[in-house]
Amino acid sequence: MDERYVPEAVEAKWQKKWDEDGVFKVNMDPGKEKYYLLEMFPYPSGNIHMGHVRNYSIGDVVARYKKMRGFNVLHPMGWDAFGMPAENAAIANKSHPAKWTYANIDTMRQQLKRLGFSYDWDREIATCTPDYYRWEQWLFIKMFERGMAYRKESFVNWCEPCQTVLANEQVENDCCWRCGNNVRQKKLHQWFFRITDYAEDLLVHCDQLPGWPEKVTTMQKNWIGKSIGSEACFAVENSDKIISVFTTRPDTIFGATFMCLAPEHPLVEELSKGRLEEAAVKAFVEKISMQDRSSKAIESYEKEGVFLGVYCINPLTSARIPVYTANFALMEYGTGAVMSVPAHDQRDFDFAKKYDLPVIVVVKPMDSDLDGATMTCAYADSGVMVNSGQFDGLDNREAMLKITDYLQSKNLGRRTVSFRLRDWGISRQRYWGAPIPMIHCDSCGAVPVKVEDLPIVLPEDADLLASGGSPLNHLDYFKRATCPSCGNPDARRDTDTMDTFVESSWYYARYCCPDYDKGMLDPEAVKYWMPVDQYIGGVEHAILHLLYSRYFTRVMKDVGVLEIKEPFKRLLTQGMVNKATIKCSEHGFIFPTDVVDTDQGPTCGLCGLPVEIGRVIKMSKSKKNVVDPNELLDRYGADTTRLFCLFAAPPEKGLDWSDEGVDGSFRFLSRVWRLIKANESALEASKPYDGSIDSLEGKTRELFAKTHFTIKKVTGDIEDDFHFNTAISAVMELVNVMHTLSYEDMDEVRDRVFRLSVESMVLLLSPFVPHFAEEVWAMLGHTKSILCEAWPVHSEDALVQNDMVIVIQVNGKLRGKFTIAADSDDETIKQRALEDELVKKFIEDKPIRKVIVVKKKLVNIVI
RNA sequence: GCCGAAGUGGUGGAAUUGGUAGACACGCUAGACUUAGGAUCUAGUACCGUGAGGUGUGGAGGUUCAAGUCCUCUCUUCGGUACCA
Repeated sequence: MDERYVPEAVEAKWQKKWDEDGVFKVNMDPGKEKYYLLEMFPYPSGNIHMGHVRNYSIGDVVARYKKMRGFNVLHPMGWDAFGMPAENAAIANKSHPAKWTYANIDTMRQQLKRLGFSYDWDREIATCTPDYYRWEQWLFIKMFERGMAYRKESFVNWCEPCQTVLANEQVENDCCWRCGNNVRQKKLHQWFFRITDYAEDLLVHCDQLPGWPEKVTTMQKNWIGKSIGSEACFAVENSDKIISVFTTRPDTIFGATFMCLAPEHPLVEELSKGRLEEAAVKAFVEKISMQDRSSKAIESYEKEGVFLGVYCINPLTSARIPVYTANFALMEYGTGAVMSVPAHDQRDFDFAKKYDLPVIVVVKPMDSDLDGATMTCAYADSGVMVNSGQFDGLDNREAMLKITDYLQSKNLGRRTVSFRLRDWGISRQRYWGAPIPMIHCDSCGAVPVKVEDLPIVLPEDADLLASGGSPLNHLDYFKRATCPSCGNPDARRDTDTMDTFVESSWYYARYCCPDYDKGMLDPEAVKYWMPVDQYIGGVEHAILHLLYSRYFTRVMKDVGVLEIKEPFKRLLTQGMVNKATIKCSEHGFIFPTDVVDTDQGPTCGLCGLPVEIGRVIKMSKSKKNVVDPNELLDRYGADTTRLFCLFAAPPEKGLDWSDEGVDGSFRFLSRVWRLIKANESALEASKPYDGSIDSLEGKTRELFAKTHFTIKKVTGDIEDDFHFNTAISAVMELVNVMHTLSYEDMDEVRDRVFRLSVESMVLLLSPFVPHFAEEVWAMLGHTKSILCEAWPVHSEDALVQNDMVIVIQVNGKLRGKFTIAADSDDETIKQRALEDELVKKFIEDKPIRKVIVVKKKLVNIVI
């Protein structure tokens, strides 16, 4: 056998063996405790990138570790296969999205297999197969029947020249990314899921997910955004119309000096009609409809609006206040109307200054006065009520309740709750998605397809470039349908497809029973396997995907196919893998390796132009900065690649990718390899030491203690917070100790302790570098796969220390240290510290004010 | 804008959660050795200073015997922002 470590042969050999022995296949086993480990499935974009390698390496460590701990581990993999990039690629390559997608899946599956992950490939799912999405269509019908899915009008980004709907990502500075023309908002009938019905439940349970990172539940809570407040009615002057507003500050209604309606608010057109202002209002609404409608864009525009020409009446002061339409009022939040109180809201204040509207103070600080005319910013804190009639003098928080009660008694308002969360719009005017199983009939309205007619299979021959919205809309044979309710032969099939987030909202449950054909989920299988014990994926999914999945689990429970309502018991959010790039005016983002240092500073290696300092950006296909792991795999093999990914940083941290240091991981494995090769005969001849630490001394004792310490450290790092980087460095330290020992003459006891250390070390390493570990395990004479071995257990006795090192500080600064028996009392330690020569030098003749002794750590002398 | 994070040597990171800042690696420097390899081994490596010593965890304050860790303010970067997945 080769004396050097050559990964290629080793890895191929073990992958083949695992495959032949079917070691990763799992079945329900009621006698065994289950562990469901899931990593977020990838979108088949073409190639695995380092983000995937990192994510799946993390998961594989946990899966293999849990298996060694005796759990029945479910560890599946699949493909989030519907989506926009497939359509874009198909258009660019004049190909078909399915062809592109399946080819990518094949490539990526090969790459994952090459990395040696412990997946049960028999459970592989691709969401674009009718066997998968038929159950999604089935669920849609159940949801429709229960009123959980409904249709309403809402807006999409529309590019007139391209005659197509654009995703937010495809809109750049209000313009189409292809043709550059201005995008406008177009109103369409679309399907929505009533996620807001579950807002309260989703919110409450955020506090009952102890296995989730707090930052994620915090983000979800803020996203759901529950506000307790009041609804108040403002009558429109000379009209029977009422403008209803939601406010969290009913205490400030006396200070409301104008009203703002969202540009889409139905009253905007109605109230301005036939007035002098009509044209200006129309122009404003038109202008807004040409802007990006994403909330990030809306919030970044400068606040502006126009007067509608009408006034409404403040229900408390009876004052006439002007009605505006403004770009910061959102139709989706509250009632789409904002009562503006410039004295106590900064946004309203800015708007009032811009349009010269009055500022009336109604809440003032305890100890000072405010003047609306001279204020420079809004006062949003609590205080005492003023200018508020009978409520003057009250604490404003008390006034909130009293004013709401007063409005309610006059029938002008009520207490209410508002959520920031909006219903989930799932209609997409795209081809590559699951068809919505609905039929539109002139006499019956929207009617679901009969369940026995499912799946509604996505036709293969749609024209992706056909103008006018959904590609399926142009397929006459697909579109034509008979009404399932009345038999009308002229009904029309819904030609939109579902948001791809729908597929990823329930795939985790389907892995329990991927081939089940009697229903969406096999009740027995989901009862055994669900919930997912550990879910692992990128932080970028902290809100949407994870919230939708929590929602869908509740829906599946209410529909009766699941018994639980939280899908993921523990969650690990992995930091993103980014790539530092450098911007060249000619070549866009380039890699640092393409930069050449010259006397004039850094220049682009491709064109010689000077380049901007590097910036870290998210890896994405569109930015062409994806790091391809193939090169690493060719050069170092799977184990080194995996080891380095895990060693480079703790999983939750973002990682700015750099290959620097991969050599170190390879060298470490080679070092372990050599260690075993160099001591082959000693290892062969001995059994692992099974005695206690008491009969050991010197270096042997040290190694024994270090081994047990390492077992404890690695186990803790995996169990507690997945800090694999420190787990690996602990094993490296152990190997360093073994190396110094292995150069010495060995006796029988040493050989046995050495063998114990080597075996423990290989077992600890096996989840990280499984091929390497299998090979070494076999070299040590074992015939069973290392996966079937038990995880090592440390002994506390081995960790007891006789001595301890105490640090001496003078005024908090390190001045010396000494070693003393571990059972010394505080007084002994203190005296020993004060006698220290170095310390005496620092104390000189200054009086000692205080001496602090910290158990087993340090003495601080304050002078 | 809003919500959530993160800032520690030349680099990735560590620090028993308020108690020795820089573990483990990468890189670099010097040396040794050899069957010249993807070598390996030994020593050194935060900064300033010849030295005693001093300074150091994005920045500015504060609490404490003691702060990378706690508090206040601030800067920068990253993620999400509902049709990218």
